[in-house]
Amino acid sequence: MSRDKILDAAAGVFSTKGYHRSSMDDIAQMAGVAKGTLYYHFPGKAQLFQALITEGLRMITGRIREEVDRDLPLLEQIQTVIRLNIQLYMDYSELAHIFFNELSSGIDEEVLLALKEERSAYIRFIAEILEEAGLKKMNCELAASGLLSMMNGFCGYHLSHPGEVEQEQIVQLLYAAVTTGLLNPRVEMPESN
Amino acid sequence: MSRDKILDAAAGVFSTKGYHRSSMDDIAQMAGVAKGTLYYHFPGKAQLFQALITEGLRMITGRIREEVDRDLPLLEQIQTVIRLNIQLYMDYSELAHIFFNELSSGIDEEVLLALKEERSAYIRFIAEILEEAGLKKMNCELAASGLLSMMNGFCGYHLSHPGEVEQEQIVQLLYAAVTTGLLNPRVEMPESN
Amino acid sequence: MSRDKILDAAAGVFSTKGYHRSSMDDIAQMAGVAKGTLYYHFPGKAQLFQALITEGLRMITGRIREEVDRDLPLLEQIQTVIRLNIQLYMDYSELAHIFFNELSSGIDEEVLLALKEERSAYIRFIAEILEEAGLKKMNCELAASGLLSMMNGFCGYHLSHPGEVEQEQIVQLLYAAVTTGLLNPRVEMPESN
Amino acid sequence: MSRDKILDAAAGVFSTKGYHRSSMDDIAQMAGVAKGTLYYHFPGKAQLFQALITEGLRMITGRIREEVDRDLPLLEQIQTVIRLNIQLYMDYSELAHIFFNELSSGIDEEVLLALKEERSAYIRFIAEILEEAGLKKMNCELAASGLLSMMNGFCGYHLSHPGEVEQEQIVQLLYAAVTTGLLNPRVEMPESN
DNA sequence: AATGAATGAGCCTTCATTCAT
DNA sequence: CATGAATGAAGGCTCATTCAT
Repeated sequence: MSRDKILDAAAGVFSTKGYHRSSMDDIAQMAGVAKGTLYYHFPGKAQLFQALITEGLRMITGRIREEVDRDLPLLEQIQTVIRLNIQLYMDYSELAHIFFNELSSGIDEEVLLALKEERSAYIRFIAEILEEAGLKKMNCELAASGLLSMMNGFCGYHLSHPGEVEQEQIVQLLYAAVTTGLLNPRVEMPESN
Repeated sequence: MSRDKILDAAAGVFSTKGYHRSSMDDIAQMAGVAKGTLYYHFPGKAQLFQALITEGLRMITGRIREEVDRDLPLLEQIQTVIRLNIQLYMDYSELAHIFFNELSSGIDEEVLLALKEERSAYIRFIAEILEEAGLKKMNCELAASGLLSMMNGFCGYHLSHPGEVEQEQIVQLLYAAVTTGLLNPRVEMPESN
Repeated sequence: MSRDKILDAAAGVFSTKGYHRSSMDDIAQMAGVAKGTLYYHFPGKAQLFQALITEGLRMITGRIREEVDRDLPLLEQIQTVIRLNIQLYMDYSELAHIFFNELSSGIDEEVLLALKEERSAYIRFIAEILEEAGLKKMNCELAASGLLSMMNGFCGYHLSHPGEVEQEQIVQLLYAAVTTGLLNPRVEMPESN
Repeated sequence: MSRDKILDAAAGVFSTKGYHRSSMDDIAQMAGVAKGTLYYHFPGKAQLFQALITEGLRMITGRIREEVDRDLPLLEQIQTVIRLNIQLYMDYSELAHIFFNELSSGIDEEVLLALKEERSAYIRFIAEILEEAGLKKMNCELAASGLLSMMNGFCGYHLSHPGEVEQEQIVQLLYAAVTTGLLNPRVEMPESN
């Protein structure tokens, strides 16, 4: 009960202020619990953040897996993964931003490593899908890493230039980066669902 | 005199510890000056960081501009830009990491905006080159943004998986993302210099 | 049932960590009961500690009384008391250390007074034995207080310099302090049992 | 300037409340400086305490050494050391109490070790004087350790039973413990200065 | 131009204790 | 009898910044 309230509050606060600007006071207040309660449920700030990411990621990978398991044609599958990733990024944009960009400075070293491993696992997860989809001959993890970063860049641009591009454009451009090159995005896309 | 010592020290400290973990004490000590001296030359930590980035960026854009102005064929120009960017990223990897990823959390709001604008300017700078190179019909800034992010991702992967991929592979893969799609990196590349 | 488990656990935890470093969580966990249970049996941390000391002391004074009641010659009686005290100190050294040294800092004032009274009672108990043994003309409580402190010092030294002195040496030195002076420990001792 | 104000304040606060009950806030307020100032001059609470003890001890050993160097007859020298020790204990009784009794629980491990070493050094210092005074055949450190502990006990008793014994009595009793045994304190003392 | 002592708001964390069940 | 989730006061510490010199 409290635990969930705290995680919800933490999501909001971390999203709004970023990891460092967020204080345990903020989160406790937002959650409507005493500060001590945070420490009853989580060993510390870093671990609270970690729990948030881990549990969020579990949900996200679950949803992506679902789509992928529907056994679509390869290219379509890739496109689906891209579209879903972008959708989820937009839904949790601030948290996603932290997850992709801010895993570095002042976070507890141990937790930081775990979180980076989590990110690596996510990259491998995407890499596997790419692999199944036909990128046999290359370093799929490297490709996935680049792909997710590019998504991160696109979405960041999208968010900081509101109204300039549509989400669907981003999907297509990302798809183009995989299939035809950014220079040649004119190919017909597989039907979007 | 002092100012340069400080900037050098700041580069080292920020590179090693990231923005937040770096303290003004650290920098002053590393520079061999008193802490007050930092505030004589810079209004605050954020502005010191900003100066570091700004002056570094001026140097970097200068070097890229030089290459570009040699009037190479378009595709070759793109490849040159990519190769140069990656080279510079690797040379100043920690600072580059901060510049691309960490511009968010606890930095002074005003400076943060300026820094983001600086990043935007850099993106526009790359976008212009892409534009000259033939991407007439699309949102070149968006593309440049994605391209730089992907570079950031590749380089990050490269740095955290030492020995697994070579720098040149990254150049080619990035080039492929622009020209043929990550799925089809087998095309002959223009001669590398 | 629970109460005993708690006291046992408390003895272990307090012994190992000292009063302040020991937390109620530690004790509850070690005892295998919930934290609330501690407060069911004892009003608070201080009182739990007090119970531990009080009950331990009852046992100890009992054992000493037994020996003393065997009606030995006076000097022999003193020696017996010394030997027994040292033996008990060594058996419960950490608790003894707390009892003799640490009764001060952050313990609940009321309990602290009770505990100090308990210590005074113990000193009086020893003083009485000294008195029966012949120290008619002097302040026996003062002497007992010094004697126990010296024992505390010897035992502390013994424990922190393992292998350097034997327990029996301590007994003899303490006996000398009472009978002949530390400078002249060469007198024949009464037979040890 | 500030440093001295802090040390003075710390002496007062630690003396009154003991190590654990004393907070850095207390000390800062008492010293009339901001809390941060404490941390400018000392790395932390433990080290502030350590500085206090160390510098106090230096003064004390200096004063004792002075007396001892006056080359008195052996027994008189011992008595002088005893009298001086007791005088100093009384002058700084709370600090002395902490130094002799409370070096254990929640103090920073590293500092604790240093402080214990400091105490050991003081014991050795006293031991050397005993040695020069004729205790050739025995473990002088052990004896010194016991002697100081007994002094601690006497003084503690003296302080908690005001008016019951005079300071000079304590000196004589302690002297007796060294020379004739507690049981026989009736010997004529060397002239007190 | 440079210094460095002093500041103080802000932060994370600990832990004895309470209380509804 | 026993539980364990929740509390909140208290404490140690960090660090960017200021200012008199």
